[in-house]
Amino acid sequence: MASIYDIAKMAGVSVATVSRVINGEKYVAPETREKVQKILRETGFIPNANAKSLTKKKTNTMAVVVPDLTNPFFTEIIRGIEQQAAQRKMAVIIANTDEDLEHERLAIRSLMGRRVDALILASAARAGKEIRSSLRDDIPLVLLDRKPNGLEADLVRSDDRGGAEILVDYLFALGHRRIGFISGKAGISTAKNRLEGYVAALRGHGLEPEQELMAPGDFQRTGGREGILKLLALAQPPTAVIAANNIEAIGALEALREKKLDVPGDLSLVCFDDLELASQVYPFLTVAAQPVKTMGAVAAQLALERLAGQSSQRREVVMRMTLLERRSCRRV
Amino acid sequence: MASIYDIAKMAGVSVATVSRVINGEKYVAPETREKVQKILRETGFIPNANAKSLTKKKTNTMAVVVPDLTNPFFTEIIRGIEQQAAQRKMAVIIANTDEDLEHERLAIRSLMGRRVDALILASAARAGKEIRSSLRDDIPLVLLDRKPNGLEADLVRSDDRGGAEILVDYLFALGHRRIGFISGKAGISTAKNRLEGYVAALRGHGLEPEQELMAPGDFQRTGGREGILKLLALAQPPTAVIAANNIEAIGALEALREKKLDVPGDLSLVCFDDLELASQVYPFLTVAAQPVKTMGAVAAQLALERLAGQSSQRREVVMRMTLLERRSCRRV
DNA sequence: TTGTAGGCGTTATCAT
DNA sequence: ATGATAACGCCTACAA
Repeated sequence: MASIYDIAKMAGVSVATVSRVINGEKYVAPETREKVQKILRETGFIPNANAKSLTKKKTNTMAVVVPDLTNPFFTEIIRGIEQQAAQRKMAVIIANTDEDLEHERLAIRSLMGRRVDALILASAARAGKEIRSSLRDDIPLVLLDRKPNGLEADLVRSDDRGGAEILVDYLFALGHRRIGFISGKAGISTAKNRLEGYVAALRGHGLEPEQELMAPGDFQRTGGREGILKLLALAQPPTAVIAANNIEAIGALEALREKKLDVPGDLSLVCFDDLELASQVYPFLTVAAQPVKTMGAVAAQLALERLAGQSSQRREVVMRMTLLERRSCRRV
Repeated sequence: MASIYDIAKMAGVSVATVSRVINGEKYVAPETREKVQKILRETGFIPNANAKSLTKKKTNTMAVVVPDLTNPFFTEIIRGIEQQAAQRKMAVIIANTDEDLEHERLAIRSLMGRRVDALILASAARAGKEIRSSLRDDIPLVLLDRKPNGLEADLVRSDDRGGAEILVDYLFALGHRRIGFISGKAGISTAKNRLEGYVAALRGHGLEPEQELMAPGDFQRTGGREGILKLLALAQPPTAVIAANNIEAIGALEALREKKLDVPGDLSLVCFDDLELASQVYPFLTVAAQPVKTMGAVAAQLALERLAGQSSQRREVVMRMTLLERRSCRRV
């Protein structure tokens, strides 16, 4: 509750001087500086950053909004962002939306109200218009992993189609011909691209994609569970399944275990995105992994560059996926 | 960059009226309200929350500081906090310190500067004095999981000694008599309590605790790796090992795998804290788990109650741990 | 019902 | 080198 006025009074100087001392500016006599710093220390004074941002018109803060904070894919990305930000002495503030559009709107509004300097967003929205009114267009926006339709901004993502191909190719090579796909959240770019990649890859191998082999999903556990059950219920179920992300794969595994079905014994299973910790405990799930930490770092850099006023046009950086072969598939 | 002044001008009213409309106050004529709201919508105006906090002297924000955002233990806790906060329309802002004291100081300072209304802290500090100067003592502080020495504040933690007993009892019942322990970060209360519980439990079974069976750790992967190696190098290595948290257990598993040692074949391994996702992929590690989501919710409630001015004295809520028996141990 | 003006805690511009 | 003082964007008496 103390302000620099209180400090000024105690030190017998003006607020301007206190401000100068706090910000380490020159043009303040050594003795004065000493005197003020002493009081600053004694009182444990912490300047009000909100007031400061009012006059400075910047907050030295960069915000990250992710749809699922329990997904290691996103937490690793965040670490990449934090490292970059720390180098520029910027604070990072993180918000979680639980893959819920309304949550996301609230979070973004809140952050915009706080006047963060930049926003890195992995959106739960399908279209830009769903969130545009919550956004301010005068600060750098970097889209992460997903591109809502019609929202033009810098974008850092992975080559989802390529990743799908990698997975299909792998399964095909193992002899699988009926390959199921549990899709991601409907309307999300990442989900669409992965599905398209899957379809294209099948065709590339002379296989005709079948509608019944593509189950809907939501990038969450429930989707994985329901998806796998749907596929299993088919008259002619697949011998291998691709889940559109790691969390869905976990949901699928749960359901399979409940049905006493073995992976890869009864069914081969792969997915997009690695599970950092889990794969250390038990290197089991074969996945198409993205360079997560790097993605975060790149996203942060794009944001910072725009902040610095460099760069003009929209940029899109696409990362390559890598197949991490483990033990969740078998040859048929 | 627009302010309520701009809106006021466009609407042909005063700033006071605009403010009233924005905050949904009564005493503004329906037509005026309409008129202003129209402009608000058209311009996509988002009020500056920092300016607002200046006069309101509150930010409707609650901060959470955790040492490891990649640890599901903390992310689950965060979800518990978020749910409570959302109910009271409070925003949650999350900061990660990577178990580093200096990071933590910076994070806390930054949050205090932002004048968050309350702070929930899982600290990397051993003693309160290491961070006290970064703290403001006029806002509610709730300690989570760990209690820095000499820092008096509300506390939500688990019964670490009890948890250690559960694990030792379990291993003892399986016939283990040489039980190793990889400790947590030195000086952290949680680490101390778990170690003490281990020692006490051993004694309870008539076993004399041996110094060489207790390896130092850091709650991180490295600690787990080095700890397990140290224990394995003993003239008479343990037949079972307890890791002070989940992440250390993962580090230990990595090292074991590199040495081609099998769990539980060559060694039994258990730890504190569950690995939510991993345990779904492969229910392998036997653990003493805490009711994470609840812990978060309780922490948030304590903070909110204090904010509401209720409650006076310091409170400490201790949660019970539960043994989740899986397949990482064998009978000897 | 609406408007005016002062204050919230900083920084920045001028003086001195 | 230091100090007054006017912003910054909002809220809140108080007046009208």
